[in-house]
Amino acid sequence: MFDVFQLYISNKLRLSPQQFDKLMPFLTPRILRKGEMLLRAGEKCKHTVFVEKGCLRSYVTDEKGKEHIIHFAPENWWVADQNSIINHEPAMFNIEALEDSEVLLMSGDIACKFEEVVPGAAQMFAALNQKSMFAMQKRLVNHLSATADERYLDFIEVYPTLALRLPQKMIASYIGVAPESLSRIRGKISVRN
Amino acid sequence: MFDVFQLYISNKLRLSPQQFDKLMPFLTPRILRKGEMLLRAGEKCKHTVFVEKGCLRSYVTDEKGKEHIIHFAPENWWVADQNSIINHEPAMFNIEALEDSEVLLMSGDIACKFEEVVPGAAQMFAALNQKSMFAMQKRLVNHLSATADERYLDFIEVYPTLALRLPQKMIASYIGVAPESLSRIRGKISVRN
DNA sequence: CTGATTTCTTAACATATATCAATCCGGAAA
DNA sequence: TTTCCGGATTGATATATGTTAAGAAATCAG
Repeated sequence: MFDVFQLYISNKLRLSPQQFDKLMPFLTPRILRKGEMLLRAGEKCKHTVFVEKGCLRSYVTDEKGKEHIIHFAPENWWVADQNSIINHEPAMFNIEALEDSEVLLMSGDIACKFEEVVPGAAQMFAALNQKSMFAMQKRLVNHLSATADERYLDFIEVYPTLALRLPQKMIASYIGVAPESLSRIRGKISVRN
Repeated sequence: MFDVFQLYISNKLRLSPQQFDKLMPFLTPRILRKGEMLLRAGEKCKHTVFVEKGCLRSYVTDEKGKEHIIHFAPENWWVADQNSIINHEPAMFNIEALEDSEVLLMSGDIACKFEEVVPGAAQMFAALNQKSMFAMQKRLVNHLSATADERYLDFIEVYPTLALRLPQKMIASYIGVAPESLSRIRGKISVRN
């Protein structure tokens, strides 16, 4: 059940199986059906989620009722509304399973909890945040500077596997265009080849 | 010379003047003239910068030659290309003084350095990153969901003082519209009042 | 103060993308 | 199989914003 996570975290932190066992108490496995919601905006986010199998998305719904995808979280990704967890504020995001999925739930400030059991864990989480920040910056720049075509090509270059397994409308929502526009973009591109 | 920073950091970390003195060796003051560059994309970013006076911006230049502002850094803000510092990669950003400014430069991984002298410092930097991440997420959502008008109104609401002191073209670059468009938007808004 | 840059405004026009609407397609359920 | 339904495509049209260009206003240097 924890195979994927054990492999992931043991690599990152160079843990022995014995050390990994000490983390087990923090982990609650959960199975999600496609379409199931793990968090709704406005609720308090209680868990940091690690995805072992399947794929989730976090997204917001704006005042006009449109959904905008913040992250996709396939295998080996983390997803949560960190601000909600840390500052005990209502969540800004929704989190939903896009496929039947298997996840691990961890409560509270896991960077601290892990650190107590495995020194160096806090630093790993800091590095993760750092990477995530960098990715976010690049995404913002991408939005500020690239056309819809370019954003789509970028997406399939950066996430080739996701591009195949996700519905197009999800990708459209991620790159910030209407599904109809993405369809046209794809048409244009395939003609060129 | 270090007044502003001392006030800032002593509050955040609850430092005595004696403890603050231990941080002094890490600080290099520097005066910047308006227009002066502190970092160019492609170089290695060597310093984390704290702004005591004035205002800087970090920005990227895209392939089409357009500039896109990532952050404004007025008094009491930090600015750097963190990815470049931590991973020793070439910087993605440029950093430039928008006004005559006074800054403090700090080399290397200051979260670690500070932590050695003042326990709890690393956590403060982690919290800063966290906040910065949250702000970035909101900005991305803003871009995905709001029109140019709304983004401008948002900006003057969130940064009322910056809105007054910065040239409009800088604000236009930050919210991601052409300067001409921002001018029109402002016209439209002022007619309404 | 004066001339020279730079920034801001305004207008006409171009373009990318959204919106609305009508199929079309493919897989899930009966 | 047949039915049904969400997703994808395609076309016609609307709209926001960019682009280009010119002049007005403000700022800066000598």
